[in-house]
Amino acid sequence: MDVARLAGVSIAAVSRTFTPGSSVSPKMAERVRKAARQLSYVPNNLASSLITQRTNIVALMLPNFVNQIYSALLSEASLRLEEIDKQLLLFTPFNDSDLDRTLQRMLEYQVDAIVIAAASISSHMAALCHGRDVPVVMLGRHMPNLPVHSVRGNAEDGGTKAAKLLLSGGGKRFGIISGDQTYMTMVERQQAILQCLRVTNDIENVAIVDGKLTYEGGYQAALEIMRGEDRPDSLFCLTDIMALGAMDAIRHNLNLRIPEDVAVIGFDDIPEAAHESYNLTTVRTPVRQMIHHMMDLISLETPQDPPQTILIDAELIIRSSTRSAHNNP
Amino acid sequence: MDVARLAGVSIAAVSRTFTPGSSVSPKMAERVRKAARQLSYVPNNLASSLITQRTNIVALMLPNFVNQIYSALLSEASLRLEEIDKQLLLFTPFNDSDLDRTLQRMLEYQVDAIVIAAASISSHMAALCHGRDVPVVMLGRHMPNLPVHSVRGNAEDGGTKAAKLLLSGGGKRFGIISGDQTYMTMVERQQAILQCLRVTNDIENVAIVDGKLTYEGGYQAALEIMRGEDRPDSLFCLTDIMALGAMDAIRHNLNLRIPEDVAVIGFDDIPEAAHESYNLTTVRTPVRQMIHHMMDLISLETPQDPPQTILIDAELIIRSSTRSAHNNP
DNA sequence: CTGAAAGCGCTTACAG
DNA sequence: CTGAAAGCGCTTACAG
Repeated sequence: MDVARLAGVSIAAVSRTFTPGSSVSPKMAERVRKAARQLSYVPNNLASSLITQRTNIVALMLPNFVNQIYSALLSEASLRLEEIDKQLLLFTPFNDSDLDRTLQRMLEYQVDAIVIAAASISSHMAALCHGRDVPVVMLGRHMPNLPVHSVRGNAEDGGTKAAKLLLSGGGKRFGIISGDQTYMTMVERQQAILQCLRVTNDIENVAIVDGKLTYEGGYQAALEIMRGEDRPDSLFCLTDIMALGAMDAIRHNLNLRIPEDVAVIGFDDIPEAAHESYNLTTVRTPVRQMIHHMMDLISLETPQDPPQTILIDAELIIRSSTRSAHNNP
Repeated sequence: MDVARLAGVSIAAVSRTFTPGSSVSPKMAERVRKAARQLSYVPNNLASSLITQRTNIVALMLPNFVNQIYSALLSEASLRLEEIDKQLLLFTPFNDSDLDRTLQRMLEYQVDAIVIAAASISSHMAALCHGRDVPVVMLGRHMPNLPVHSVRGNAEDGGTKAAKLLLSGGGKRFGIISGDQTYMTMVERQQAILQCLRVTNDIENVAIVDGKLTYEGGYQAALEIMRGEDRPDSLFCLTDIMALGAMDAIRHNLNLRIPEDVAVIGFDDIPEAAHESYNLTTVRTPVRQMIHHMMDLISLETPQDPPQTILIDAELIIRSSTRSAHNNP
């Protein structure tokens, strides 16, 4: 290598100079650094990774960016990883059939760990990753019996808390704007809500409409639900982004009041939920804590340990889109 | 390599099997594939990149995620790159002093190209990248005299169009909620607005308050501006996220009407701007087109070509937060 | 502390 | 079409 020649030392010496903790005399290190500066030398990570078996790259799979909650997860992960000089390699597969191919490509890049948000993993790929000692962390989804870690908010707890709140606010007629039922989180939130409603009241039918996990979808779903007969006085939106659409439809299109005419609760606590125009009561998705646990899991010294499942308690963020117990309509 | 041994062929043969376009007999390819399947073989990108000098990785530097516009840029870039089987390696430096170190790390990963959103690059690093044939494209910022490409919306044009709109809406007293003046985009937008106001009217003082580029900052800045004497009837917000905060402050804290009491215009056209609660008139940041050009620039066959500067015309998105010419207050 | 040498897992002329 | 060999830019025992 040119630097070694210019400095008149061995190749090993320049390698040691750029490897913290190696034994080099200050004199030699100085000589090497000077030569490196002259040649604008930049170490080649690929070559070193080939030997050390570490790339300091973590692969992250995200389904999309339309829901702010994914940006939040990405942002927090990126910040925390940057602190320990690791980088995020981003993958956004178009559809579920791409999943295996995407995972395969992650492995080709020799990433140190794989983080999967809101998607699944085949047992075949899970085994492959496990066999290669690449830890896999699922965010917001549990894959029982697979050798992958899992970190998520307790959707059941969240659904229950949401239902209890609307019930205590005097809710009698309920609607749910739901999302893609292939996401376990959606199913769990909905099940918990329904179960809680059934136990407490004897409710025969709850209007459930798919909100497509978007603002626009939430808007349309709210229109449909609220125009039906037996108009709900309480509306669950399985994600905040749909709740924002629903609130806008309720207020600006249907000219109803929130929470007087209808209480609205969401899930996630995206930044917009706190905007004064919405002031949405919601069940927070614990992004900070999830990423905190993710960080621990990907840096486990013993990757072959049994997979861990971490469940984080739901936190209710009460704002003004719901009624409190003592001011029922 | 194990696969070669199991298949009873040379190492070169398995390499060829996994390199599209190589000359391998179907028979041999089949034998190799079978062995690979048995061993769950995954090609090592690092090793091949070491030779081919291509990693298919593009580095992206983002300042933060609090402004949705960066998520939009990231999302669009990720999608477009995924289509051609390239990946995004993410870097979010904490502060400007990290910039050089961050760029250095990008080069260590041997990325094929570097994309920098809303940050700067030192002439030293620009020269280094150029010397190594790594194209650099700046998003939303122009670095004259440096060997880097630049793609941005025409901030001057945007500022002018915004000013003309508020002027034609009958604006007499103006306020500006500005942002970090180290971002050229902010400076350019503001200059264009001021210049246009000065030329058209003879306006002595325009209230200018820093909105910190956040919702909360915009909220506070609006309070300050609107409570001052000679309350503006027209408010420019240099980014949409600040405009949302300003609108909430104006409506819910000050109980004023938009646009009757005060017209509000933003910049960027983030998704929230279209929400019915806001319906914010804004100058769009042409994310799609910017990324489109970025894609062209990073895949130029001749990276040593003179740097290109692409300026995209501003597009006014007129919604209901501004007054039109024929219904002045 | 330092250097020569082997080797990480591939690709690519070069012969055949 | 196929294989042997050199080499990409590093790290890491192993001697000294």
